[in-house]
Amino acid sequence: MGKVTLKDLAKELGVSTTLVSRVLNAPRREDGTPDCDISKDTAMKVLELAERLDYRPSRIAAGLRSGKRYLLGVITPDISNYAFSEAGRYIEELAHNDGYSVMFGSSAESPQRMEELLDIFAGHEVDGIIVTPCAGSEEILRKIVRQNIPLVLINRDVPALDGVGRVFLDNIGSMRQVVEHLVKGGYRKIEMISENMDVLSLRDRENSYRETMRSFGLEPYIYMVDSDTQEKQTRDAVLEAAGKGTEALITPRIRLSLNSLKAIMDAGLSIPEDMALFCHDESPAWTTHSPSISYVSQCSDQVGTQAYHMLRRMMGGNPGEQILIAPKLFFGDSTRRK
Amino acid sequence: MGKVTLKDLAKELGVSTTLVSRVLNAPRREDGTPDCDISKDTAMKVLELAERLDYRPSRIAAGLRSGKRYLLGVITPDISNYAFSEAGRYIEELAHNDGYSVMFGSSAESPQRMEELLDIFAGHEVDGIIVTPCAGSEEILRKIVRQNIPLVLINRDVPALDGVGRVFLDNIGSMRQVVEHLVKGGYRKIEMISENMDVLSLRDRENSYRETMRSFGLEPYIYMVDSDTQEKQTRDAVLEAAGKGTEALITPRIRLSLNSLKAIMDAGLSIPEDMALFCHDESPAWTTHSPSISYVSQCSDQVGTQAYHMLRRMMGGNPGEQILIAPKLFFGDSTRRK
DNA sequence: AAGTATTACTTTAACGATTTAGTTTGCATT
DNA sequence: AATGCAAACTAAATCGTTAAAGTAATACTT
Repeated sequence: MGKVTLKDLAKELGVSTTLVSRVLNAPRREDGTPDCDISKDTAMKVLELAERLDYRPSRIAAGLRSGKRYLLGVITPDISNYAFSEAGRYIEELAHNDGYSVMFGSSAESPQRMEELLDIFAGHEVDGIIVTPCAGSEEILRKIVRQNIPLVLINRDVPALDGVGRVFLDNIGSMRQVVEHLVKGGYRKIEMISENMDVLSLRDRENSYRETMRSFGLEPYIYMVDSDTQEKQTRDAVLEAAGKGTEALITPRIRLSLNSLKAIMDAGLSIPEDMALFCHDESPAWTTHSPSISYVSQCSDQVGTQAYHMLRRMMGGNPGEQILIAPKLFFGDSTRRK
Repeated sequence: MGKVTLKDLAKELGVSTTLVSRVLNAPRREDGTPDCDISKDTAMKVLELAERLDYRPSRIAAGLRSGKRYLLGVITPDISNYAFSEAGRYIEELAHNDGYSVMFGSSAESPQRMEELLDIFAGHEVDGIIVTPCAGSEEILRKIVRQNIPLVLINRDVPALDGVGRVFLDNIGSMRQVVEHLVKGGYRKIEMISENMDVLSLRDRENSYRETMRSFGLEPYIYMVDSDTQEKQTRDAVLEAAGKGTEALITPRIRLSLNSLKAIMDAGLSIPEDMALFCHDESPAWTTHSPSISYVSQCSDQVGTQAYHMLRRMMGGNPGEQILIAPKLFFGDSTRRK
């Protein structure tokens, strides 16, 4: 029993495939009958047969002919990262409600893999793509733009790229608020553990930390750890900071945050007495932890929602814009006033 | 500047589209030249032009003609749930390496939404589907099986469904081990907070808890909470349990686990002295928590990997089988020996 | 030298829908 | 009775590719 096609329906009813297609694609009137150039009688017969035979139009064939794909692509470094999967969830939900399907891919921070994914998505002729770029992906993304595929960047910027939409968290604002909160809370020796990763949002957070510290007349200090040996280096950095009498630690990325917290706990340091901790990025661990951990939410729901709407606007011919999402800070007990 | 097609290449070179298609689809020899029925000279010219014009075959057209889609569908209740997104990540990675793309969809526990997603995926003529079924989706899934689309269920079973593959955690074994661990640790008054949700894996965990308790001559007790008012009811259950002198609490699902932990902390109870806690399902919160939380890992990596391989076998014509993943338990300080 | 293989192509027909441009029929109009 | 027009349909082209079958030219056999 092969797939049921339009032709099968048409033959069975003794009508043309055109008629069947017309009926099935017609908008429905209030009474449920299709609003088209076909008699109600015939139209209802078509609908009934289609239902009875479980007919499903081939989107592939329909898409080829009509040029309409109803397909979007989403690429993130790692879908299992909460911030990305949450944004993905919102995108998928909105897309579904508009009749679009979503293909997902993980770049695993590899530009080569990203290129493969983009090639495949473009090959599927997706109507638009939402990407969290990884380091080294500029040229690859430019190719997508050249092919006039609407493209929205989320979470991370690639500044030299024209003709794309952008939705980011205001990383400069968020880090400024973090430092301000700590300083107001009486902390002075505030340090950061960051990661050697070629990603602009991280640089923004570092620079904002540095500038805000200096604006208070305080000296910034950043430990840099390598992505591949992060866990051990983070541990070392925490111990070094503790030895130096650092009062508060800021971690600008989820993995750094989780690893730092673990290192602090393992070292037997108490939070916030021995060391205060302000984390960037969301985790279910923060609020259940005791003491609760102060953190900056990435507002992935808003990022996803705004990115989707911007993509749809771009698919409608509008130019890409940039949207900055206002950060939401959660002040927990890990940065209680000194 | 429209899309570049095979015809464009063919016209430019003065050859037939067939020739171009042959060259581009031919497997490459060691020296990089295409291994086909075409002279090296012509073949290289084709490759160069394709490269120069950024030619990308339309997968839609190719798929329509060849019947090969290289497309899989994955449906889970919620991609932003860690267990699902991690399984998704493994599936996507393996699929990508085999040249398949993955469409994701969230059912949000709604059978209607699931039906829409399955209709769309089937309309895209995906080569296979991996699903975490939601309550009430039996008939919908049966339709997919009837259409001979290879289908693998993960995480949750729908027992009356024939001809599908299955990959689940051994929920009966995991809960038995949890109870055994608690009993060996000296706990006697062990209770469970579970959820009124029509899902078999949850029933399995409950029954296994009950049976294992009875096998030790202990009386099981389960608080049932409703999915929509879970947070408040969980809080009430925790307080009631504390009032009754319950020594240990088991939570068989991630949201129940997180909410229970929060309720316990908020109530100012100390773990495990006032109440021990053993959680089912993984969370980054567990290991960073102090004390660390005992939990059952869902082994999403294995679920994803095995499901993918089973789907591929089924796509190759093999019948579906059932695989039970051996649970991995992490014994933390939240269930320290009494 | 005739027949057979081999190489390097081309032609044509799909795949399953949509779309454009008709065609046929019946009915009202003048 | 001829004309116009709306209603209800159909034929054929097309989207971009692949697959099956065929052809022409050259090279190899015996």
